[in-house]
Amino acid sequence: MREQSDPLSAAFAALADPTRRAMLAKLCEGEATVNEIAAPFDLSLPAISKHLKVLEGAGLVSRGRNAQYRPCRLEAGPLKEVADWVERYRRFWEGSLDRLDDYLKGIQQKETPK
Amino acid sequence: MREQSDPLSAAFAALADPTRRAMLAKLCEGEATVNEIAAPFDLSLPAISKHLKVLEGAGLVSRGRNAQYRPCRLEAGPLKEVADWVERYRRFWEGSLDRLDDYLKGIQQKETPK
DNA sequence: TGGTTAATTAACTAGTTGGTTAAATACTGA
DNA sequence: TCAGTATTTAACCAACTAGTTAATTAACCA
Repeated sequence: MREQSDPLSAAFAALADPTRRAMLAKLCEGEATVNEIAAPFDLSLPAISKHLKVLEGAGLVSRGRNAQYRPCRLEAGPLKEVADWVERYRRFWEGSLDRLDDYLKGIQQKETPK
Repeated sequence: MREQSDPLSAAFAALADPTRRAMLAKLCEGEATVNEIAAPFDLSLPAISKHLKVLEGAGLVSRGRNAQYRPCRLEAGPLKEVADWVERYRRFWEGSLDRLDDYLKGIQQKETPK
């Protein structure tokens, strides 16, 4: 049996699908019903429903109840966890930029000696 | 056949596993061989090898060749893409802008029923 | 050369994912 | 109460994932 996944893993897994990322982007505009969310996609409604369930399971979406509608809203908490996690690696992608900067500075100094 | 995944999806998918995230954390210290990477885990070497292949496929790890060793190195490029993607959502976990948006949208729905 | 170490590939398995269609549920509104 | 709309559940399927053990490849060293 598989180990149940921690919140951060669930968030990353939920974000690993472009359909789900597009759904989150749509929810940036505000609450939306399942049909509104489904509209841009060439997918059956049950497929959309499953994607929403994944997002909900990762805590990225919450849902209300309004008549027969189940309005979805963005919940950004897990995104903060993702941002915090990835932030610890910033120096590794900025480091190379720094080295590039140094390199360019060196070139510049050589080419425009004072 | 399934559509081949875009780079951002590949990065998120690779990060959606705590074993692989721990491997990246280890590689922060510098290059490491497969055996060194495998040491902390209660997993067979082929399992580790597969995880590394996933990380490599996502561009998060690159590998060299040194005698019979295949040293692995952290490549943070895709992490920058992840950081850039998630950054667009910062306002949703930092401020109350999202709640204001929803409030306004709710008002609007009530005032303009279908 | 042959033995040892490092790592990957092969073959297999169980469980998960992402999609489908058809049926069911839940609520609205006449 | 009944038709319509919104959404989920059920049942199914193919592909993928994450693990295993056993075999293989590649390089070192004595």
